[in-house]
Amino acid sequence: MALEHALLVSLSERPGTGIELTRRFDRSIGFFWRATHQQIYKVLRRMEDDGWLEATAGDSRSTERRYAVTDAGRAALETWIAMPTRTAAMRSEVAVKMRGASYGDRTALLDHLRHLIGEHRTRQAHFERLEREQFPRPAELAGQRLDTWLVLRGGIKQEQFWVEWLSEYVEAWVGSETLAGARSSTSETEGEA
Amino acid sequence: MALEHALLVSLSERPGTGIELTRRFDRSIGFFWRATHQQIYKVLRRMEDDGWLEATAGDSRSTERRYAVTDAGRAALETWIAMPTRTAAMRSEVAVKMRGASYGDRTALLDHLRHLIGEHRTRQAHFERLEREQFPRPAELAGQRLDTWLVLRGGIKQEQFWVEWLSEYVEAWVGSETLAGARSSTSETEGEA
DNA sequence: GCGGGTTGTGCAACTAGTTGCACAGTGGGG
DNA sequence: CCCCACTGTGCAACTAGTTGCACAACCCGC
Repeated sequence: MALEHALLVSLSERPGTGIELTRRFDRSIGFFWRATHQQIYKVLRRMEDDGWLEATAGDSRSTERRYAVTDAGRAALETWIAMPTRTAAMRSEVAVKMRGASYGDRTALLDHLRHLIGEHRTRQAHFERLEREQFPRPAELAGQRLDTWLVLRGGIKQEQFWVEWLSEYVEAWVGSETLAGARSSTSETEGEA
Repeated sequence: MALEHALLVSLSERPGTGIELTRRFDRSIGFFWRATHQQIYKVLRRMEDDGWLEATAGDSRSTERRYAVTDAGRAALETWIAMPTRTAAMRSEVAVKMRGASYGDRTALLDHLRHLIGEHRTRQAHFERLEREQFPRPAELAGQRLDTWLVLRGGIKQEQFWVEWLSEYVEAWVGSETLAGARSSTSETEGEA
């Protein structure tokens, strides 16, 4: 589980309250690790019990808690970063659907894929805007700032991957009005059988 | 959950036993949906109870069961394929580590990233070989064969994404002996502080 | 002061997946 | 025939994450 480590990274960058962390996970960190507030609060409590975090009173209300990383937490994060990482299993519903489109409504799927392409393009454009605004001079970056930029680059590349792949699929089935059109006609006949 | 749907797709392509499906999920389907045998057997049973699959005796032993999709299963798959798919949350431990490298052993992480790059390159080469062997003439593909090829294309692009991103990260920190070398020297100093 | 809406924190039921382990059927060798 | 190794099926404990809901503190308007 890396949520606790994602929290350690985020709190190492800047101490914060449960709700601030929730917002970070809805936004910037959420590109590479997403978490709900329920889970964040639960894991924060456990990390505090384990001695990785210390909590002080927050500012905005009596129940608010502000967390910071302890020396033990810092050590745990350091250890984890050096550990080998297993390659995560890929699981994509969209891919299952594309593979099984012959057994379903291909037209509906293609429409939906076009919609998803739009979403991925929007997200890519958003990341690219962030990149321009926050990292106008990447060649001058160093330290943790360089890391943050490079991870944002990953976000951009990931969205590009989705746009390319989904577009290739759609174009293969719809594509241009000439060659692909002939293919599309053939395949629809097969689908009916 | 899409395991049941991935199973419907796989069994629609070709009926099979639990162990055959397990092998398919270790190999070709595993690129876009991975599952353990324990999970597969559990879900197969449930799908049979729900009327989506029918089981007959297998060939290799008295306990072996061979599954095929029922009309109800076909209908369920068709419905699911036409449904909108929510964009899955991205969660990458490697990304968390890259973002938090300043708080850990960056040298160890960079070594590990180089290893991962090698793994992704190997997997990409494997997918590309499959592509050449099984789909020597992609322009002539149609129907379900075209889908299978296009999904394999996604596998190749996904590995390319990882190779590119991880390589960009490593090169930014190590890179060429000139410009990036100067940066690398600066950042190590920061890391010690 | 009161009521209503907002907000920070958190409980709990549930799901999907992981991991360790187990049983029994099968085949082959001694 | 017996024993051992392999193999197909499956149980169960556990984990991480999702979703619905809840409580209480806080603020603002009447």
